[in-house]
Amino acid sequence: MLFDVLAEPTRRRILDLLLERPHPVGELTARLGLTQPGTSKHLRVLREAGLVQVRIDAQRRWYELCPAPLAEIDTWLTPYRRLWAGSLDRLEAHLDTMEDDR
Amino acid sequence: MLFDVLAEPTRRRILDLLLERPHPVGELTARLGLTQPGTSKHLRVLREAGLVQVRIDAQRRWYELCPAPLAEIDTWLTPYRRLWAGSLDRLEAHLDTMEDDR
DNA sequence: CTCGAATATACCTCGATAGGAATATACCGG
DNA sequence: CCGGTATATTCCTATCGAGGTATATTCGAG
Repeated sequence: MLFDVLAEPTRRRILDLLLERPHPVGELTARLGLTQPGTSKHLRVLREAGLVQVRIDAQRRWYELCPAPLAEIDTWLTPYRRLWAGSLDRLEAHLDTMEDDR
Repeated sequence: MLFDVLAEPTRRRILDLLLERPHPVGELTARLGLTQPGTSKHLRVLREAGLVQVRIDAQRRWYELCPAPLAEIDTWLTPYRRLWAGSLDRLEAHLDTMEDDR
């Protein structure tokens, strides 16, 4: 389940790094302070969840973000969103941000 | 971390049940098909995460939803939301729903 | 074809946690 | 005060997953 994938702090850090730009495994390993196999294993989980995609370039693997599955989380939040205080304001702020981007 | 709390399927089911209306522990136990201690344990985790609140009525404990902490998830999603395909439409659909409620 | 670089996989260990059974606690009715 | 009901806590066990080390794989350079 997607929530399990995101429950891991290191994996969220990886997503955050990929938010910036695609990274090869070595760079992720360095920035995370993990061992290389550790990084690869998290990347595998993220890949299987459809949250990242690989672009092969010789021996280098460029990992890039695939945010689409996160929509599932957003959907799950929907019935709760209308309940929490100030939700309307926050949601409108979101939409305003998006409108600006057009 | 909040994601860990939500990673547990049973806990998400509890939240779903509480979305409907507050429940005493016994009812939750019955509807979940768990043992009573099992239910109590999950409720404790949810309580410590601030996701539920208890209203004591004699020996009965009515658990009710506190959706506020879920805003944290929503905040985390924000930078990703603008990336996934169709996000604008979905977000607008959300907002339309909310507008209808006013 | 060989060497080295970049990444993936296999295997092991350890800590966290869900689940159950037994027990403790709190509170009402009588 | 006593018995029973509703819930919480404790203890135990089995499972899962993160992290590490060692090893396999793949590919380019020369």
